[in-house]
Amino acid sequence: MTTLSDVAKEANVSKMTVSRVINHPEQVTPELRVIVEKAMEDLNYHPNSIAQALVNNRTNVVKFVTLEDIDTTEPYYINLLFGFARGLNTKQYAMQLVTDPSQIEKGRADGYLITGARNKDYDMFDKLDKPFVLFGENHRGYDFVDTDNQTAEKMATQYALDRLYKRIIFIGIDIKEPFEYSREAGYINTLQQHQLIPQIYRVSNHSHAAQDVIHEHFKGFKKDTCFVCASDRIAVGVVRQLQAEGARIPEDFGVIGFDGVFLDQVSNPKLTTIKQPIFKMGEMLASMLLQKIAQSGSPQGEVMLKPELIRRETTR
Amino acid sequence: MTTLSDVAKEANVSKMTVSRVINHPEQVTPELRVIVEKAMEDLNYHPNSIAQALVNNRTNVVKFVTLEDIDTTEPYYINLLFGFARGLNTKQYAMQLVTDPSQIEKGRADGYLITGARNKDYDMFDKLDKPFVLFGENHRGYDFVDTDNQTAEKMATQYALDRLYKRIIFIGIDIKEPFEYSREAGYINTLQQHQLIPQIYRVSNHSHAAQDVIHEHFKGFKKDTCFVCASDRIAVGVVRQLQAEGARIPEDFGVIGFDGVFLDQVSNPKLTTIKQPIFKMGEMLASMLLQKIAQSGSPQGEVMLKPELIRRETTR
DNA sequence: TTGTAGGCGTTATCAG
DNA sequence: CTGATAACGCCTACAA
Repeated sequence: MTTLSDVAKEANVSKMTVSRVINHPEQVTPELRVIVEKAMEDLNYHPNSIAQALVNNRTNVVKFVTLEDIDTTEPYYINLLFGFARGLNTKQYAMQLVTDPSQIEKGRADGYLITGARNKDYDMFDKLDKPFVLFGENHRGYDFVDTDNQTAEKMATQYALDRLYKRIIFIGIDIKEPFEYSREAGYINTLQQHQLIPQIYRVSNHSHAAQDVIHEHFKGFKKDTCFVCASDRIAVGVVRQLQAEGARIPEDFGVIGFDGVFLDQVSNPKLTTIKQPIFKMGEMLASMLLQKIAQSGSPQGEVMLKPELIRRETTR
Repeated sequence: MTTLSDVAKEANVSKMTVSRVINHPEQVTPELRVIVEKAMEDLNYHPNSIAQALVNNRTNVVKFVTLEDIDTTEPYYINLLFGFARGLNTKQYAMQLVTDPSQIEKGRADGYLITGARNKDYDMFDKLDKPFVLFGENHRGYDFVDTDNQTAEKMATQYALDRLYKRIIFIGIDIKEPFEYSREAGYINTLQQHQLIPQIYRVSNHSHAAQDVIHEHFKGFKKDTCFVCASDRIAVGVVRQLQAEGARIPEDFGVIGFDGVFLDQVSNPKLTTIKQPIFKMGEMLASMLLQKIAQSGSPQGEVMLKPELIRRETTR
């Protein structure tokens, strides 16, 4: 591996000049800069991030903390992870995956990405001594990235109306968290604009729970109803039970999911769904976190990315 | 952060003695060792892995390389990743995720875990200058961890016979890779033991491809047939088309999947499947790779983990 | 068995 | 604007 010294020799300057060309190029005369850059090029020099980390008291490692149980969660974490990784790679950062909250501050890291945070988890955050960002909206002032949940369900609801479904029913997740409130708000607002009355069922985020609800209330559902669901899991359950009841999809009943990762592709018929730009969210989170680290913890704000409605086979 | 020096002062010894207590405890007298250990304890000392990395010319980072397209792959990678991460955490290692093969040697790492390798990829491996291990069986002498694919399909086939299905048909993946050959071999061997004639269809690893094959040949399938499938995706397609043809599962037709991650849980009826210990494989891969790094590249051999047959609703 | 000196590759600081 | 020096925290080699 070529080092700073090698480049310095090659360019006939001191190590410091080379270092400056890398970190503070404006402090070096253009002529010298060109020479040094050529030397770096010729020797294929890349700074040793470990040595940099040592002097800067950095680790070049961040932790990816998952507070949710990954087994029961949608497989979209893989996309978030790879997006996050892509973002980290630009700065030669690496990550450690942590599922046990007590392990967060164990070992060394420059910062944390925290996913799956619920209300009960927030107390812990203020005690963290390193910068962190959240995946998932919150209203406590913590930096985060999320889908624009409200707009997403507005899109879904409006689309259902455009397709001339007369009644729109929301099947939500029975959890008191901001993302769920936002999704419901998007649905409610859109209905109100059209002077329609919201009708909401809330179930645990499993397909069979959704099946149960459809089974129980099926007689009350009239034709031309569209179910706007807060997750693909729920949507899959709704579709399945509607089929079991002999209902025709999408002619008489529509179903719209939420997530757009994997499940929508293997279901039959294929789900119309709200697709979140998860990979991109991962990338955003990485750049946000790295920036926050570089700026010694300064706030990065909130980022809400626009989702996309994927039209497939469960809406007419 | 407390350093080696702090501990040394506290214990009234030199830094080296402390260092030795950590790395070569046998070279230190028991009495001193106790004193130093107490000092480390009192000061809550943890070695700075970055400084260690610098002197040892290590990075404490390994790369997780995915040569497969993660979008089209089973969501089991998430479990592999978390298992791998668990294994790395024991040694304070971090990882970088890489999907672009040309990026493998970019930046720094002490070694690589390579997944999704196909025949065409092997040429590249010999050029790698860092230790690596593979996820997925191969017969070229590279260290790997995988499910025992052959035993797995033996179990599946034998189980189908035990459940008194008279004909067992294998629906494989149309790919010329060791894992597929091993799965087929497990099936074929078991049939031959019972003097039955193997019948194999091969399709691309998508549910609709499996659907097509079932649709096309359905008339040729008699009652009491069990389909042993090389993946859950295929199994899901088989189930779906059998249902579409009006066949009764599991009474007249059985279906057994392979993978046991996620898909089997959301399908309806729930899949009987071969569950791979993926998390554990991830952990194994990590310890194997770390050991290989520690032993400067010495071979670690092949590890085939026993899978488990999960009996659910698609077999009688 | 224990300690001293030096160096890993980089950067901040201060002098020129 | 550029360079010499020291320091980050640890470990190897050698000396006592």
